[in-house]
Amino acid sequence: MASFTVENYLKAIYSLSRSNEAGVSTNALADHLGTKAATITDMLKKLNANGLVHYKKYQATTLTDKGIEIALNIVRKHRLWEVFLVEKLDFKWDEVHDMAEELEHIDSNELIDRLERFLDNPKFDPHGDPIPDKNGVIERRDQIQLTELKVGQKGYVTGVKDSSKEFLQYLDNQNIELGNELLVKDIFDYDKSRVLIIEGQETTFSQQVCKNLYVNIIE
Amino acid sequence: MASFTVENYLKAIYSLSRSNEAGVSTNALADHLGTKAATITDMLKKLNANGLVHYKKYQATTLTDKGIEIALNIVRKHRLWEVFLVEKLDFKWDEVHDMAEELEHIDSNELIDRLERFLDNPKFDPHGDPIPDKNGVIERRDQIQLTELKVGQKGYVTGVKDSSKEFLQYLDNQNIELGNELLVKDIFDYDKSRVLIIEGQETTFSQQVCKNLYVNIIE
DNA sequence: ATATATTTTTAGGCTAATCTAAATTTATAT
DNA sequence: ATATAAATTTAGATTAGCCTAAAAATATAT
Repeated sequence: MASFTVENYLKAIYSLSRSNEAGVSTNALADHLGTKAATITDMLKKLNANGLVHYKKYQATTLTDKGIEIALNIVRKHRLWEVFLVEKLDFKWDEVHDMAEELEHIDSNELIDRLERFLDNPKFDPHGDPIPDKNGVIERRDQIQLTELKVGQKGYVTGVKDSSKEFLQYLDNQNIELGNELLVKDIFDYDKSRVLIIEGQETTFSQQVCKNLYVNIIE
Repeated sequence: MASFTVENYLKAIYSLSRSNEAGVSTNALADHLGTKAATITDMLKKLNANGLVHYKKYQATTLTDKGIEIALNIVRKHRLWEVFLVEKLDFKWDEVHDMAEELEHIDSNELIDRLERFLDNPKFDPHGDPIPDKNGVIERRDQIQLTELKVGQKGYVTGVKDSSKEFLQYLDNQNIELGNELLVKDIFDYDKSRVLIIEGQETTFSQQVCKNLYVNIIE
């Protein structure tokens, strides 16, 4: 069984690989995990020896199939526990990350499968991220960043790209939540900020905020 | 914050202290924790230095108030998670121990308080063990071992002294569960085994089994 | 009361995961 | 094309938690 630490490395590599097809750099991992590059190098050698990553000196690292499998199972557990915390224990979406970081390492697939059933087989976590099924299959969703909507187009909010406490609390303050319907009323050339009608309310969001909101277009 | 390991040591000392007022021996701890005596000695010195135990060379060890507080919180978490696993995820009472051993170390009192509320403030876990409240207060219960009932006396099952998988499964096979009413019909002098009427059924239990069942007398 | 057995501690080592500092390799800018 | 900067790796150390083997203290039996 992979240690707590190994699981975190695999999850980090998986997560960083989303935005970087070619693989993950040592420094990026060090940043993400809050450790030093030298530590990462050591661990990558070990993970490589154990068949969990493809690692070659000075080159970007990728997960092996076995590595992906473990990473996806951690992601699955993380997201299901987040649903539990929000749906059953009434935590807010900005409060659950740290607890889920711990809960995701509880070692029982039977437990997580039962939790899934108890939660009525949710497909997405409280931030709109998809929950891999027990075989690691993730439901594809054709969501786009809000910045891709043109003036006059409508959509509804499906998720957040940035799940930081700060961003989530900002959204709370603006009364934005998943499922909200919106219309792009105007885009300012100057700073690319948007005037939006969200659930009937007119609001202005910076480009940065719009980049971090995922939406589905309503035709 | 106490490490995973430290929490387990404190819990072990707490648990062994139940049956041994004077304190806990190094060897008893080593046995209980599956480590070697030398390891225990090292750790006891460290716990002593941190004000969590009273330790003097070659003498029985006891918890300090701070040690007790941490131990009780772990016990509280363990038992609440067990209730969750049985009540909400439909695990059986013999299946939940190992998972609860992991879950008890999740570091959030807010989480555990909410879990408690979600579970409707249970006072006992699936094995009949009392759940400490958030201040570490345990509800007293005047349960006795079944061996203390005399012929003709009635009681109902309130808990088990031995929570091993083996014993719990034995009870399952005999259709015994918490709350069952019973009457002591006869006690054999020879081996101290008992003939009982449990929920209308006549059964014979060895002395060992009876010692490991807690009951409340029905007057 | 003393020899023997048991328990506990000490001494010295190991491993996983981390670090710093220095060396090496790769990338970048003129 | 080469100097400089940035990224990565190596070397050597540290810490927590564990080990074995030997020494020391305590308990037990006659």
